[in-house]
Amino acid sequence: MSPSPFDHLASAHRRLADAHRAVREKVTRSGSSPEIREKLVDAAERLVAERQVSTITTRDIARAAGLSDGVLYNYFADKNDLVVAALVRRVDVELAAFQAALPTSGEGDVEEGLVAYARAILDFATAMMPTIVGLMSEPDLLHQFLAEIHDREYGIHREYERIVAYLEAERGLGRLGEFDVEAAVTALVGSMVALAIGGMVTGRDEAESREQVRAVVRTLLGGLGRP
Amino acid sequence: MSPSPFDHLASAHRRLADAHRAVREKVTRSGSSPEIREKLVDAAERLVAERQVSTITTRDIARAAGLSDGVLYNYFADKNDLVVAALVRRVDVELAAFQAALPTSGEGDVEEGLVAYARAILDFATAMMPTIVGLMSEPDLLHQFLAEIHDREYGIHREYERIVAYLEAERGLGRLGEFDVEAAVTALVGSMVALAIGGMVTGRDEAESREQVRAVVRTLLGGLGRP
Amino acid sequence: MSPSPFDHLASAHRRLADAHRAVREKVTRSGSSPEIREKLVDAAERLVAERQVSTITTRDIARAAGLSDGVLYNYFADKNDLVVAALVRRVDVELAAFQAALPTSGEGDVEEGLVAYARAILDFATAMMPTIVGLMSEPDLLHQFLAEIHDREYGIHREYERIVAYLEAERGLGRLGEFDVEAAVTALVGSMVALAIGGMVTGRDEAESREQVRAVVRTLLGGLGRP
Amino acid sequence: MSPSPFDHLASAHRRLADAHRAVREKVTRSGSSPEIREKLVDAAERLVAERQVSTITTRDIARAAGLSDGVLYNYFADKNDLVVAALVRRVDVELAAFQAALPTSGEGDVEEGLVAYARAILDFATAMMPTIVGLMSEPDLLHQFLAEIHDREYGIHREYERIVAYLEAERGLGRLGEFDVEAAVTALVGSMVALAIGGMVTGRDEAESREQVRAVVRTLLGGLGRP
DNA sequence: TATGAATGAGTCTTCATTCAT
DNA sequence: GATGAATGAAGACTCATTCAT
Repeated sequence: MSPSPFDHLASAHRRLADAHRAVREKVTRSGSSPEIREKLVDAAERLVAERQVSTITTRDIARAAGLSDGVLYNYFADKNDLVVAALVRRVDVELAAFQAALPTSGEGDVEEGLVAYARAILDFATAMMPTIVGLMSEPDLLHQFLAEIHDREYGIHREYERIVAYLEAERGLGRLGEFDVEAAVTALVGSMVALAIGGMVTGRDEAESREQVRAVVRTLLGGLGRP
Repeated sequence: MSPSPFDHLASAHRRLADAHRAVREKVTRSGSSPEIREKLVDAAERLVAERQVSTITTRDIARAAGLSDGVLYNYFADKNDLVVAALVRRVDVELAAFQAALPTSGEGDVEEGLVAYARAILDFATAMMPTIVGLMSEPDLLHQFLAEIHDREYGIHREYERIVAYLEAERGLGRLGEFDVEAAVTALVGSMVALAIGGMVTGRDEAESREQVRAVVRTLLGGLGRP
Repeated sequence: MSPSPFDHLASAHRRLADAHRAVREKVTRSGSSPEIREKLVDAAERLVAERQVSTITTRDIARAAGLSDGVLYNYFADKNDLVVAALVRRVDVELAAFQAALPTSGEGDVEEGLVAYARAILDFATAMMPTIVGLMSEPDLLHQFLAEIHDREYGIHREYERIVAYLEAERGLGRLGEFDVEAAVTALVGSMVALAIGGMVTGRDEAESREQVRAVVRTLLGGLGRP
Repeated sequence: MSPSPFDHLASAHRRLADAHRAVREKVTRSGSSPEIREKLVDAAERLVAERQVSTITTRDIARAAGLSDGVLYNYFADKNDLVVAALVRRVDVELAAFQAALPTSGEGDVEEGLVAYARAILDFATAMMPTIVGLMSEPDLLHQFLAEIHDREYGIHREYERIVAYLEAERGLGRLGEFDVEAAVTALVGSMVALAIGGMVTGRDEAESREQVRAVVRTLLGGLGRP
């Protein structure tokens, strides 16, 4: 199986992660009401989904959660810690939706299967785009978030592996030709990211996007070279 | 020729652009020492290249330029105006490097040509990634930046059109097969964006990236389907 | 009864008043400690009474209140909102003193009654002079202040109406002759304003002022024309 | 002849005046081009007539004068010094207009003469109101201005004396009865100030103001008491 | 342990004044 | 002597964090 390009992150962010975890655990333990923690993360997740992270204040979160301004410090080391928890949850939710939308290899037309995959990737990328983008302008937050993602079992890895597995399965069934699987995943995911970015910037409607997905999948299947 | 996906932006940002320009010109005129203006843009460009826009303060820029706190307001309407100027310059420089790195269609091996194109795109995307990403989380800045980009003759359009033209020319020469050009550009650019993001996140070294570029290009040329 | 010359203000400032109130109420609610709010208004009132509004900084108010720089924003929408509250309180206090100092029509000598009225007006004008003057040079503040005054039941109207009512009552009792009541109020109030301004500018002592009040009242009663 | 209520100012502001004059003269001498000085005062006067003093910047004045930002420091000690010169000139101009508008005692109807005087006072007060008010919010400027007014031969004194002289002359001609001249001037000027303030605040039109002037004059002539 | 008010460092922006050319 | 760009102090306002109740 191909190695995930995200593996290298571990070494890069491990130290930061350790430091954060130390503080977090010390603090997290002190908050004893899981309900309150939940309310806070819920509220933050809602806000993170609709606004830029940088525009969200601790007061906004407290108001949205129907709690007082100071509670969050009984459950989280600081604002970033709470926001990261919200972001992680967002990824979880979207990732679950992604996994649920995937077809099984060998079923139906190959092109249809790939289009289904591509659309799931596009939907995931589109859903996460505002969050990701908002996240990237906050270096501290980004570090903490990446570290957190790596600590957890699941994560982006799964998405990557699912696609790899699908392509390999289809190839194994003789429904696809010979190709570099890792490069193919890069092309497939990259194309969808490009469409998501383009859609975000130009405000392209969904119908148009769907057509473009099919066009890209056909192009990837057929290749650019002479037959 | 395929329409650029960025065309829709013009209408969306034209009005904002006009408003901004009105203010900017009124102010820009007051500062008449090109050296100072240059120092400010240089400093801002440097900072924008290495940090997220949101973390850069007016004081940071002044310090980096070796100037006093208030100067920037003699040359720019406000902080955003200066930052946009720095961003535009960054795009100019990187775009020029991109254009310079491109091969001519019909020369050498088709694969080599495409690899050269892909590498140029990857280099451009890699260089611009932190800037673009930092920009996207600042809606006001993004608007102003896009408006500015659209005012100028060149811009991202050129990059897009160059690639389209290259592919069509190679196809016209019979060195490529039949395919949807727009979809192909999406796949090519998207793949490079994915590599750039992956490289940024994982800290992948350049040699490895170059290999991956070739692998992706080969995959795009050959396609995933059965021969 | 003669219409107050201030009636026209209502239409002019109503919209502004509404806008301000919307913001104010939203913010005012957040600060729930009456003591702190009181301290802030007290401090601002003190400063407003002794200095020109334009020279008072938010830091000055905070220092005078023995509080930190940012508190005021927990109780007021902005600096103006606090200053207006202080101004309103000043008017309240001075107006109450004015009302308390007034004689009843028909009691005592007519001249004494008018002198008492005139002195009350002079005291009010003298007390408010620095405040009013400081206010007039801040258009925004003036708008907000007038809007606030109009929202409240009492206000300058009352002063005006009290004087009108007094004069009409005395005339009805046959203790005064025939005259244009509105013009008389203008002359009476105007004279006292002139004395207040003169007193402020020259530093005239109170005894002298009192004599001048009587002289003016006698002159107003007797008229300048030939008997 | 009655003493002017402004006489006391001398002692109050003399020291400040001396200090200012010392600096001013030292500097004023260094500027050798009367034309430039004139242009600066002209420009400042224009701005002072239409805006609040506090909103006028040195750059505004320089722009309005078509001169460079720094020149004013070759002709004036500082910004205040220039602004005071402009204010003094404004008073000069308006005072000249006032003097020119006055009737001669003994001519025409007494009421008409007084109405003419009153209107001239009202026009003067109305014209100066924005300037005065803008001035009062700048304590430093006010001190300097008052000191300067006292240094000069003419000034507000003249206005006061002209009115006193007129009333005494008319009384001497037997066209007016017995009354306290100083008190009468206070009442006359005060009434006009009240009308000017009222007009400024309520936006009363000129026709209405003129009617009110006549009503006030008649009231002052006839008096409030029983015949 | 929840509350929510106080804190105060930090941000952008303005503008009177200085001074090298 | 005129120029006009640089200076930098000062002001209003925000918001993560603390802590007394």
